[in-house]
Amino acid sequence: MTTRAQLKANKANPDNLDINTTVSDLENLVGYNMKRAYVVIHKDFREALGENGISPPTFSALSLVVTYPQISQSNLARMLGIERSGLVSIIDGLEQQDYLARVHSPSDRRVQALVPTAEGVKAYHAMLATVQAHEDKLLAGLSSSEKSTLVKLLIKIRAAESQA
Amino acid sequence: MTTRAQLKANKANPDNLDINTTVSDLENLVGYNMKRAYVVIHKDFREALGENGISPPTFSALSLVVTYPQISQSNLARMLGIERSGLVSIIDGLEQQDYLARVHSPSDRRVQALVPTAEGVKAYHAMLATVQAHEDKLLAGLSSSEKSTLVKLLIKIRAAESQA
DNA sequence: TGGAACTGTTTACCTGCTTAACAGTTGATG
DNA sequence: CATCAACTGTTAAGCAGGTAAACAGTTCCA
Repeated sequence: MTTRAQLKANKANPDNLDINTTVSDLENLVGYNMKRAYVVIHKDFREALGENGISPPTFSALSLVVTYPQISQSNLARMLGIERSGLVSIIDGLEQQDYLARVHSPSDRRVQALVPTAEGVKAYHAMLATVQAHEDKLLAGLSSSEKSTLVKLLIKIRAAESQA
Repeated sequence: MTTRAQLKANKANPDNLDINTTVSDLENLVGYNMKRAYVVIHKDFREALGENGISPPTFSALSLVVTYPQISQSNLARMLGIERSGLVSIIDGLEQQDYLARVHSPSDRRVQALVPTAEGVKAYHAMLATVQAHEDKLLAGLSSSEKSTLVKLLIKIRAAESQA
Protein backbone atom coordinates (compact mmCIF):
# COMPACT_ATOMS: atom_id res chain seq x y z
CA MET A 1 0.00 0.00 0.00
CA THR A 2 1.54 3.26 -1.10
CA THR A 3 -0.20 6.23 0.44
CA ARG A 4 0.02 9.85 -0.46
CA ALA A 5 1.52 10.42 2.97
CA GLN A 6 4.35 8.07 2.18
CA LEU A 7 5.14 9.82 -1.06
CA LYS A 8 5.30 13.03 0.90
CA ALA A 9 7.43 11.37 3.50
CA ASN A 10 9.87 10.26 0.90
CA LYS A 11 10.13 13.78 -0.35
CA ALA A 12 10.50 15.39 3.04
CA ASN A 13 12.94 12.78 4.22
CA PRO A 14 15.32 11.52 1.54
CA ASP A 15 15.79 8.24 3.33
CA ASN A 16 13.20 5.78 2.18
CA LEU A 17 11.16 6.18 5.30
CA ASP A 18 8.33 3.68 5.30
CA ILE A 19 5.95 4.11 8.19
CA ASN A 20 4.82 0.51 8.10
CA THR A 21 8.28 -0.98 8.24
CA THR A 22 9.68 1.42 10.81
CA VAL A 23 12.29 -0.13 13.00
CA SER A 24 13.45 1.74 16.03
CA ASP A 25 14.25 1.10 19.65
CA LEU A 26 10.61 1.75 20.46
CA GLU A 27 9.50 -1.41 18.73
CA ASN A 28 11.32 -3.45 21.35
CA LEU A 29 9.85 -1.67 24.34
CA VAL A 30 6.83 -3.42 25.79
CA GLY A 31 5.45 -0.15 27.17
CA TYR A 32 5.40 1.60 23.81
CA ASN A 33 3.74 -1.29 22.02
CA MET A 34 1.20 -1.67 24.79
CA LYS A 35 0.22 1.96 24.60
CA ARG A 36 -0.18 1.83 20.84
CA ALA A 37 -2.22 -1.35 20.98
CA TYR A 38 -4.40 0.04 23.75
CA VAL A 39 -5.21 3.11 21.69
CA VAL A 40 -6.53 0.83 18.96
CA ILE A 41 -8.65 -1.20 21.37
CA HIS A 42 -9.92 1.88 23.15
CA LYS A 43 -11.04 3.39 19.85
CA ASP A 44 -12.79 0.14 18.97
CA PHE A 45 -14.59 0.14 22.32
CA ARG A 46 -15.94 3.65 21.77
CA GLU A 47 -17.11 2.73 18.29
CA ALA A 48 -18.80 -0.38 19.64
CA LEU A 49 -21.01 1.57 22.05
CA GLY A 50 -21.60 4.44 19.66
CA GLU A 51 -22.10 8.15 20.08
CA ASN A 52 -23.68 8.18 23.52
CA GLY A 53 -22.05 5.03 24.81
CA ILE A 54 -20.46 4.89 28.23
CA SER A 55 -16.72 5.19 28.66
CA PRO A 56 -14.40 2.28 29.48
CA PRO A 57 -13.98 3.34 33.12
CA THR A 58 -17.74 3.70 33.51
CA PHE A 59 -18.32 0.34 31.88
CA SER A 60 -15.80 -1.29 34.18
CA ALA A 61 -17.44 0.25 37.22
CA LEU A 62 -20.88 -0.92 36.13
CA SER A 63 -19.52 -4.38 35.47
CA LEU A 64 -18.19 -4.70 39.00
CA VAL A 65 -21.34 -3.28 40.56
CA VAL A 66 -23.39 -5.85 38.66
CA THR A 67 -21.00 -8.60 39.70
CA TYR A 68 -20.71 -7.44 43.30
CA PRO A 69 -23.98 -5.77 44.27
CA GLN A 70 -23.79 -3.68 47.44
CA ILE A 71 -20.12 -3.05 46.93
CA SER A 72 -18.91 0.19 48.50
CA GLN A 73 -17.30 2.97 46.49
CA SER A 74 -14.06 2.49 48.37
CA ASN A 75 -13.83 -1.16 47.49
CA LEU A 76 -14.85 -0.50 43.93
CA ALA A 77 -12.13 2.13 43.57
CA ARG A 78 -9.59 -0.32 44.94
CA MET A 79 -10.67 -2.98 42.47
CA LEU A 80 -10.46 -0.54 39.57
CA GLY A 81 -7.09 0.71 40.74
CA ILE A 82 -8.15 4.34 40.97
CA GLU A 83 -8.70 6.84 43.77
CA ARG A 84 -12.04 7.15 45.55
CA SER A 85 -12.32 10.75 44.43
CA GLY A 86 -12.01 9.74 40.81
CA LEU A 87 -14.88 7.34 41.13
CA VAL A 88 -17.45 9.87 42.33
CA SER A 89 -18.32 11.36 38.95
CA ILE A 90 -18.35 7.92 37.34
CA ILE A 91 -20.95 6.73 39.86
CA ASP A 92 -22.84 10.01 39.46
CA GLY A 93 -23.17 9.26 35.75
CA LEU A 94 -24.37 5.71 36.31
CA GLU A 95 -26.87 6.92 38.90
CA GLN A 96 -28.22 9.58 36.53
CA GLN A 97 -28.82 6.92 33.91
CA ASP A 98 -30.61 4.83 36.51
CA TYR A 99 -28.18 1.99 36.13
CA LEU A 100 -27.52 1.89 39.86
CA ALA A 101 -28.48 3.49 43.15
CA ARG A 102 -26.53 4.61 46.18
CA VAL A 103 -28.17 3.18 49.26
CA HIS A 104 -27.10 3.94 52.79
CA SER A 105 -25.80 0.97 54.66
CA PRO A 106 -27.65 0.63 57.97
CA SER A 107 -24.69 -1.03 59.63
CA ASP A 108 -22.18 1.67 58.69
CA ARG A 109 -23.51 5.12 57.98
CA ARG A 110 -20.37 6.16 56.18
CA VAL A 111 -20.90 3.63 53.45
CA GLN A 112 -23.17 4.03 50.47
CA ALA A 113 -23.65 0.59 48.98
CA LEU A 114 -23.95 0.51 45.21
CA VAL A 115 -26.83 -1.58 43.95
CA PRO A 116 -27.54 -2.07 40.25
CA THR A 117 -31.08 -1.47 39.02
CA ALA A 118 -32.85 -4.05 36.85
CA GLU A 119 -32.37 -1.66 33.97
CA GLY A 120 -28.69 -1.39 34.81
CA VAL A 121 -28.22 -5.15 34.79
CA LYS A 122 -30.05 -5.47 31.48
CA ALA A 123 -28.16 -2.62 29.85
CA TYR A 124 -24.88 -3.98 31.13
CA HIS A 125 -25.40 -7.41 29.60
CA ALA A 126 -26.35 -5.87 26.29
CA MET A 127 -23.26 -3.66 26.31
CA LEU A 128 -21.03 -6.53 27.34
CA ALA A 129 -22.21 -8.58 24.38
CA THR A 130 -21.64 -5.67 22.02
CA VAL A 131 -18.19 -4.91 23.35
CA GLN A 132 -17.21 -8.55 23.31
CA ALA A 133 -18.37 -8.92 19.71
CA HIS A 134 -16.48 -5.85 18.58
CA GLU A 135 -13.35 -6.99 20.33
CA ASP A 136 -13.58 -10.43 18.79
CA LYS A 137 -13.94 -8.88 15.37
CA LEU A 138 -11.00 -6.55 15.92
CA LEU A 139 -8.87 -9.42 17.13
CA ALA A 140 -9.99 -11.84 14.44
CA GLY A 141 -6.36 -12.07 13.33
CA LEU A 142 -5.44 -13.70 16.63
CA SER A 143 -6.22 -17.32 17.32
CA SER A 144 -8.14 -18.05 20.48
CA SER A 145 -5.02 -19.49 22.06
CA GLU A 146 -3.13 -16.32 21.18
CA LYS A 147 -5.88 -14.29 22.81
CA SER A 148 -5.80 -16.28 26.00
CA THR A 149 -2.00 -16.15 26.06
CA LEU A 150 -2.20 -12.40 25.69
CA VAL A 151 -4.64 -12.04 28.56
CA LYS A 152 -2.54 -14.29 30.76
CA LEU A 153 0.57 -12.23 30.09
CA LEU A 154 -1.26 -8.96 30.75
CA ILE A 155 -2.54 -10.26 34.06
CA LYS A 156 0.97 -11.41 34.92
CA ILE A 157 2.24 -7.89 34.32
CA ARG A 158 -0.44 -6.43 36.55
CA ALA A 159 0.55 -8.87 39.25
CA ALA A 160 4.20 -7.84 38.92
CA GLU A 161 3.40 -4.42 40.36
CA SER A 162 2.76 -5.65 43.89
CA GLN A 163 6.18 -7.28 44.08
CA ALA A 164 8.12 -4.15 43.16
CA MET B 1 -17.71 -17.52 40.32
CA THR B 2 -18.28 -15.54 43.45
CA THR B 3 -20.14 -17.28 46.21
CA ARG B 4 -22.69 -15.74 48.45
CA ALA B 5 -20.40 -16.44 51.34
CA GLN B 6 -17.68 -14.39 49.72
CA LEU B 7 -20.00 -11.46 49.20
CA LYS B 8 -20.95 -11.64 52.82
CA ALA B 9 -17.34 -11.80 53.83
CA ASN B 10 -16.61 -8.81 51.67
CA LYS B 11 -19.35 -6.86 53.33
CA ALA B 12 -18.37 -7.88 56.80
CA ASN B 13 -14.69 -7.31 56.23
CA PRO B 14 -13.85 -5.08 53.29
CA ASP B 15 -10.16 -5.84 53.58
CA ASN B 16 -10.94 -9.40 52.77
CA LEU B 17 -11.64 -8.26 49.24
CA ASP B 18 -8.64 -9.54 47.40
CA ILE B 19 -7.83 -7.47 44.37
CA ASN B 20 -5.67 -10.13 42.83
CA THR B 21 -8.29 -12.85 42.82
CA THR B 22 -11.16 -10.78 41.43
CA VAL B 23 -13.17 -12.67 38.88
CA SER B 24 -15.59 -10.82 36.68
CA ASP B 25 -16.41 -10.38 33.01
CA LEU B 26 -13.72 -7.74 32.86
CA GLU B 27 -10.99 -10.29 33.29
CA ASN B 28 -11.86 -11.77 29.92
CA LEU B 29 -11.82 -8.49 28.02
CA VAL B 30 -8.52 -7.78 26.34
CA GLY B 31 -9.08 -4.04 26.51
CA TYR B 32 -9.55 -3.97 30.28
CA ASN B 33 -6.48 -6.09 30.95
CA MET B 34 -4.41 -4.05 28.55
CA LYS B 35 -5.33 -0.83 30.26
CA ARG B 36 -4.51 -2.22 33.68
CA ALA B 37 -1.20 -3.62 32.52
CA TYR B 38 -0.31 -0.39 30.78
CA VAL B 39 -0.91 1.58 33.95
CA VAL B 40 1.66 -0.62 35.70
CA ILE B 41 4.23 -0.19 32.94
CA HIS B 42 3.61 3.53 32.68
CA LYS B 43 4.18 3.94 36.40
CA ASP B 44 7.40 1.94 36.13
CA PHE B 45 8.57 4.16 33.26
CA ARG B 46 8.05 7.33 35.28
CA GLU B 47 9.89 5.83 38.23
CA ALA B 48 12.75 4.78 35.97
CA LEU B 49 13.44 8.32 34.79
CA GLY B 50 12.78 9.92 38.17
CA GLU B 51 11.34 13.21 39.29
CA ASN B 52 12.31 15.36 36.34
CA GLY B 53 12.31 12.62 33.75
CA ILE B 54 10.63 13.07 30.41
CA SER B 55 7.22 11.63 29.72
CA PRO B 56 6.58 8.55 27.57
CA PRO B 57 5.29 10.60 24.61
CA THR B 58 8.32 12.88 24.80
CA PHE B 59 10.65 9.92 25.04
CA SER B 60 9.04 8.31 22.02
CA ALA B 61 9.36 11.51 20.03
CA LEU B 62 13.02 11.86 20.95
CA SER B 63 13.65 8.26 20.05
CA LEU B 64 12.29 8.73 16.56
CA VAL B 65 14.13 11.99 16.05
CA VAL B 66 17.38 10.29 17.01
CA THR B 67 16.59 7.36 14.72
CA TYR B 68 15.41 9.52 11.85
CA PRO B 69 17.26 12.83 11.99
CA GLN B 70 15.70 15.57 9.88
CA ILE B 71 12.27 14.04 10.18
CA SER B 72 9.44 16.57 9.87
CA GLN B 73 6.89 17.14 12.62
CA SER B 74 4.12 15.90 10.36
CA ASN B 75 5.84 12.62 9.71
CA LEU B 76 6.76 12.26 13.36
CA ALA B 77 3.15 12.83 14.40
CA ARG B 78 2.02 10.19 11.92
CA MET B 79 4.53 7.70 13.26
CA LEU B 80 3.46 8.37 16.82
CA GLY B 81 -0.19 8.14 15.89
CA ILE B 82 -1.09 11.57 17.24
CA GLU B 83 -2.19 14.89 15.72
CA ARG B 84 0.32 17.46 14.56
CA SER B 85 -1.09 19.97 17.03
CA GLY B 86 -0.43 17.61 19.91
CA LEU B 87 3.19 17.28 18.97
CA VAL B 88 4.02 20.98 19.15
CA SER B 89 4.40 21.24 22.90
CA ILE B 90 6.32 17.97 23.02
CA ILE B 91 8.87 19.30 20.55
CA ASP B 92 8.92 22.63 22.41
CA GLY B 93 9.99 20.76 25.52
CA LEU B 94 12.73 18.82 23.77
CA GLU B 95 13.99 22.01 22.15
CA GLN B 96 14.10 23.81 25.50
CA GLN B 97 16.21 21.01 26.93
CA ASP B 98 18.53 21.29 23.93
CA TYR B 99 17.87 17.74 22.90
CA LEU B 100 16.95 18.79 19.36
CA ALA B 101 16.63 21.80 17.08
CA ARG B 102 14.05 22.88 14.53
CA VAL B 103 15.86 23.76 11.33
CA HIS B 104 14.18 25.16 8.26
CA SER B 105 14.32 22.88 5.28
CA PRO B 106 15.74 24.77 2.31
CA SER B 107 13.81 22.62 -0.16
CA ASP B 108 10.41 23.16 1.47
CA ARG B 109 9.90 26.24 3.54
CA ARG B 110 6.86 24.83 5.27
CA VAL B 111 8.91 22.09 6.88
CA GLN B 112 10.98 22.41 10.01
CA ALA B 113 13.28 19.41 10.10
CA LEU B 114 13.98 18.03 13.55
CA VAL B 115 17.65 17.35 14.22
CA PRO B 116 18.90 15.88 17.48
CA THR B 117 21.78 17.61 19.24
CA ALA B 118 24.83 15.67 20.40
CA GLU B 119 23.54 16.14 23.92
CA GLY B 120 20.15 14.85 22.84
CA VAL B 121 21.61 11.70 21.36
CA LYS B 122 23.70 11.07 24.43
CA ALA B 123 20.83 11.70 26.84
CA TYR B 124 18.55 9.52 24.77
CA HIS B 125 20.86 6.52 24.89
CA ALA B 126 21.26 6.88 28.62
CA MET B 127 17.51 7.08 29.11
CA LEU B 128 16.90 4.15 26.80
CA ALA B 129 19.26 1.97 28.83
CA THR B 130 17.57 3.02 32.06
CA VAL B 131 14.06 2.43 30.74
CA GLN B 132 15.04 -0.90 29.24
CA ALA B 133 16.62 -2.03 32.50
CA HIS B 134 13.57 -1.04 34.53
CA GLU B 135 11.25 -2.77 32.13
CA ASP B 136 13.34 -5.93 32.21
CA LYS B 137 13.23 -5.90 35.98
CA LEU B 138 9.49 -5.32 36.07
CA LEU B 139 8.94 -8.13 33.58
CA ALA B 140 11.38 -10.51 35.20
CA GLY B 141 8.50 -12.91 35.71
CA LEU B 142 8.13 -13.32 31.98
CA SER B 143 10.50 -15.50 30.00
CA SER B 144 12.19 -13.89 27.03
CA SER B 145 10.02 -15.90 24.69
CA GLU B 146 6.93 -14.71 26.53
CA LYS B 147 8.13 -11.16 26.15
CA SER B 148 8.70 -11.48 22.44
CA THR B 149 5.35 -13.22 22.02
CA LEU B 150 3.70 -10.36 23.85
CA VAL B 151 5.33 -7.74 21.65
CA LYS B 152 4.39 -9.64 18.52
CA LEU B 153 0.76 -9.85 19.60
CA LEU B 154 0.65 -6.16 20.50
CA ILE B 155 2.03 -5.23 17.09
CA LYS B 156 -0.52 -7.50 15.48
CA ILE B 157 -3.29 -5.64 17.28
CA ARG B 158 -1.94 -2.30 16.12
CA ALA B 159 -1.88 -3.62 12.58
CA ALA B 160 -5.50 -4.73 12.88
CA GLU B 161 -6.67 -1.14 13.03
CA SER B 162 -5.93 -0.37 9.38
CA GLN B 163 -8.10 -3.24 8.19
CA ALA B 164 -11.21 -2.12 10.06
C1' DT C 1 -3.14 31.20 -12.40
C1' DG C 2 -6.15 29.22 -9.35
C1' DG C 3 -7.20 26.09 -6.06
C1' DA C 4 -6.44 22.01 -3.40
C1' DA C 5 -3.42 20.15 -0.13
C1' DC C 6 0.25 20.23 3.05
C1' DT C 7 3.22 22.79 6.77
C1' DG C 8 3.49 24.17 11.76
C1' DT C 9 0.94 26.61 15.14
C1' DT C 10 -2.59 28.57 18.46
C1' DT C 11 -6.75 28.17 20.86
C1' DA C 12 -10.27 26.02 23.18
C1' DC C 13 -11.78 21.92 24.88
C1' DC C 14 -12.11 17.10 26.69
C1' DT C 15 -11.19 12.72 29.38
C1' DG C 16 -9.42 10.53 33.09
C1' DC C 17 -7.19 10.68 36.32
C1' DT C 18 -4.30 12.80 40.92
C1' DT C 19 -3.53 15.22 45.49
C1' DA C 20 -5.22 17.71 49.35
C1' DA C 21 -8.56 18.96 52.24
C1' DC C 22 -13.00 18.32 54.54
C1' DA C 23 -16.99 16.68 57.65
C1' DG C 24 -19.23 12.67 59.25
C1' DT C 25 -18.68 8.09 61.21
C1' DT C 26 -16.52 4.14 63.34
C1' DG C 27 -13.78 1.34 66.27
C1' DA C 28 -9.96 0.57 69.19
C1' DT C 29 -7.14 2.01 73.12
C1' DG C 30 -5.92 4.45 77.00
C1' DC D 1 -15.98 6.89 78.40
C1' DA D 2 -13.19 10.06 76.06
C1' DT D 3 -10.32 10.60 72.44
C1' DC D 4 -7.98 9.76 68.52
C1' DA D 5 -6.57 7.31 64.40
C1' DA D 6 -8.60 5.57 60.47
C1' DC D 7 -12.13 5.04 57.21
C1' DT D 8 -16.35 6.95 54.44
C1' DG D 9 -17.75 9.82 50.38
C1' DT D 10 -17.14 14.26 48.51
C1' DT D 11 -15.39 18.77 46.58
C1' DA D 12 -11.90 21.58 44.49
C1' DA D 13 -7.96 22.42 41.97
C1' DG D 14 -4.71 20.80 38.84
C1' DC D 15 -2.20 17.90 35.53
C1' DA D 16 -1.29 14.76 31.42
C1' DG D 17 -2.16 13.80 27.06
C1' DG D 18 -4.46 14.25 23.99
C1' DT D 19 -8.50 16.15 19.95
C1' DA D 20 -10.87 19.46 16.63
C1' DA D 21 -11.04 23.66 14.31
C1' DA D 22 -9.11 27.48 12.44
C1' DC D 23 -5.19 30.07 10.61
C1' DA D 24 -1.30 31.94 7.52
C1' DG D 25 2.40 30.49 4.79
C1' DT D 26 3.93 27.36 1.20
C1' DT D 27 3.84 24.00 -2.54
C1' DC D 28 2.03 21.29 -6.18
C1' DC D 29 -0.77 20.38 -10.04
C1' DA D 30 -4.15 20.86 -13.74
